[in-house]
Parts: sequence; C-alpha cells; structure tokens
Amino acid sequence: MPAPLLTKADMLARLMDLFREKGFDGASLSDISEATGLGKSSLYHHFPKGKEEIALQVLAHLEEQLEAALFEPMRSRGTPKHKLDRMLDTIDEFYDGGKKACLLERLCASVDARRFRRPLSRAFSAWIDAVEALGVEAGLPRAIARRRAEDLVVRIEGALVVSAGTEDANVFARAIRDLRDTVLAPVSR
Amino acid sequence: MPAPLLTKADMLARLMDLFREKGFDGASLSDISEATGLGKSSLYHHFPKGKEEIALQVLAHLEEQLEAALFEPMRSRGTPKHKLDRMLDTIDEFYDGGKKACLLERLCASVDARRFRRPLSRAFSAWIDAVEALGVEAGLPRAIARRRAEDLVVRIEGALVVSAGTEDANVFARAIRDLRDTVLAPVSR
DNA sequence: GTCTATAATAGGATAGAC
DNA sequence: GTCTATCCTATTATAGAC
Repeated sequence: MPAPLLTKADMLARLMDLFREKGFDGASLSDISEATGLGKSSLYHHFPKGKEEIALQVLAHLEEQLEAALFEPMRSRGTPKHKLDRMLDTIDEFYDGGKKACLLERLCASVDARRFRRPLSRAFSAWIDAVEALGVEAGLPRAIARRRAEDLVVRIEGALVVSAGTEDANVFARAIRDLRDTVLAPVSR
Repeated sequence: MPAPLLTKADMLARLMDLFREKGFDGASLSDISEATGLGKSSLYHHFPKGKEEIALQVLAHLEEQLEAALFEPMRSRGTPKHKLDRMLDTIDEFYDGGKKACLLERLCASVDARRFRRPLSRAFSAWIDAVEALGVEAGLPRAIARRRAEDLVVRIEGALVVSAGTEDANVFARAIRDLRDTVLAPVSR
C-alpha cells in the first residue's frame, strides 16, 4: 500500500503555518487545498466538518507539540535557569525570532473564536502553569512565580504583535533577552 | 437641510467597534452596512474604494483620537507619574478593562496587513515615543525610557491577547497595575 | 482516498433611479 | 446621499465517479 503524500502530522504542520500566516478568517479552503496538495473534496474526507474542524485539529496538534517540546522538558532534570533558557530558545525558534505569528493569537482574533475557546484557554493556562512550576522550583513564592509566568506569556504575545506592527523583530528579541534575566530572578528588591 | 443620521465621526466610531470585534477579514460589508445603518451602495459614496478604504479611514480616525486623548495630554503640565496614571486610566477605559480588542492588533492580523503597515507602524511608534518622552521627563536615561516605553506597549497588547484567550480580564488589570509602578521607577538596581 | 463537477451561498462592488 | 437591483467572483460544502 502506497504511503500517503503527507502524513497527518505533516499536513497539520503545513496547516498550522497557513493559519499562523493568514489567520482563520483569512485562510480559505482554496488556500488550505493548496497548502496540503489535496483537492477540496479530499479535505472533507480528512475533516468531515470542514474548516472549523481543521482549525480544531491543528490546535490539538499544537497542544501536543507544546507538551512535548516545551512543557515536558521543564519537568526533566536540569537547573530551572537552564530549563528556562531552553524554553526561550524553543520559543525564539518557533516564532522565527518574532517574524512568525502565534496560532493561539490568530485564533483568538477570529470571528468564530468562541468555538476555539476551550482549547485556547487550556493552551494558555498550560503554558503559564509550566513557567510557574519552574519559578516554584527555583525557590520563588508561588504567587510571585505565577505572576511572572503570566507576564512571560503576556510579553511574548505582546512582543509578537508589536514586532509585526512595527516590522521590527528587535522588539521580540529584546523581550526574549529580558525574560531570561527576570523570570527567575530572586525577589530581593 | 436635514442632518445626516450619523456624523462621519460617529460612523467611524461604530466602524472601529466593529473592526475591533470582528477584525478586518471577519467584518463583511453586510456587517458594515448594519453597523452604520447605510445600504451597501451608500457606503461607496462615503468610501469609494470600498472596504479597505473604510479600514484606512478608521485607522486614521484612531490616530487622531490617540493624539488628542493619549499623547497630547502627556505634553501638558503635571508630574510624569500623574500623566502616566492618566494614560493608563484612558487605556483601561478604552479597552474596557481588557474585554475589548485593539484595532491595531486586529489590523496587524488581517490578510491584507501590508496595506495598513504604514499607519500601523506610525501608531505604534507614536505611542512608544509618547511614553518614552514621559520617562525622559521623569529623569530616566533615554535608552532606559525607550525600552520601558516599548515594554509598556508590548505588555498592553500581550495582556489583551492573553485576557481574550483565557477569558480572564484580570490578566489585563494586573498588567495595568504593574505598569503604574514600574514604567517610571528609578533605575536603582 | 482522491478526483471532477456542481451546488448554494455570501462576498465585494457597480449602475442607475430617486 | 440613499435606495433597489444586479453583477461577478470566491466561498464553503456536497455528490458521485474512479
């Protein structure tokens, strides 16, 4: 039996790129067809409920990726600071230094955002939780670790918006750099 | 001569609300027609080049509003800290405590974002410049004032995204509160 | 599991009456 | 300056052959 041209994972990866670039409202079925190399009808074989189901599966795929590439490593061995740096490296690469958008943000900004709210909320919370755990592991009081974790996600998302809006990826680079030093810093002051 | 049902400013205000809620790609001409009470054809009387021109005029309208309500007051009398607090009050109200989206972000996220890049970049830069000037006035070194100003905008935008994504407006409220204390703080450490 | 063909609808935009 | 009517295209989605 011949292998399909694209594995499901490859398909979802391409679709994630597409949605990150064009957003949910901006990506048409024709775009999706082109990105996957599948005719429109074939898409309905893989995603019977259409475009919305595609986005939901892409989102679920992202959640798995986040768990494997971002959250799980935070629970492995290594100093908190080392693990934070690894997370920020991964993030920096994932967003291509601030040039690529965040799928979560793009789906938040779609007209049908309500359909995505559960997974979106879950993904943001999981991200914040992972960073919070890192802070606690580093000896920070939980309340402070929590606020700093939330702040990390806020600054990443905001830096992506401002980088895109000003066409200046340095904004993102500076945010990443600053976070390396501040997220786990002792609470001295 | 009978007054028009809506002044141009009122029309643009309603359209801004619409674009903030649905985004550029998500707001259809039917939506626009409904929001303004004008038939589609009438829209082309006011905006001959169509939907794109509508968004551009809304964006220009926002730039005027920002200048009048946010930037100009920063150049008036008052302590820097007092003026920062006024800016954050205005921002808090404008975004309805984190429940309403940012037009700049919504237009950044549209498929045709390139058409809006000049005004978008200009608006973000003007905002950052205004906060930077405040920092300088408060005695901060320019480089530090600049980075903190950029960080303010980054955190506002990021907090809006995360508030929307987690359906938790407290994220935005915390960001505003934190900014009141940090943007103009002395550089002691 | 992919295709061609096609439906049904909504999209942006225009013509021309009033 | 607004309306009704219409155009053309793109959109999502389905039917059915292979």
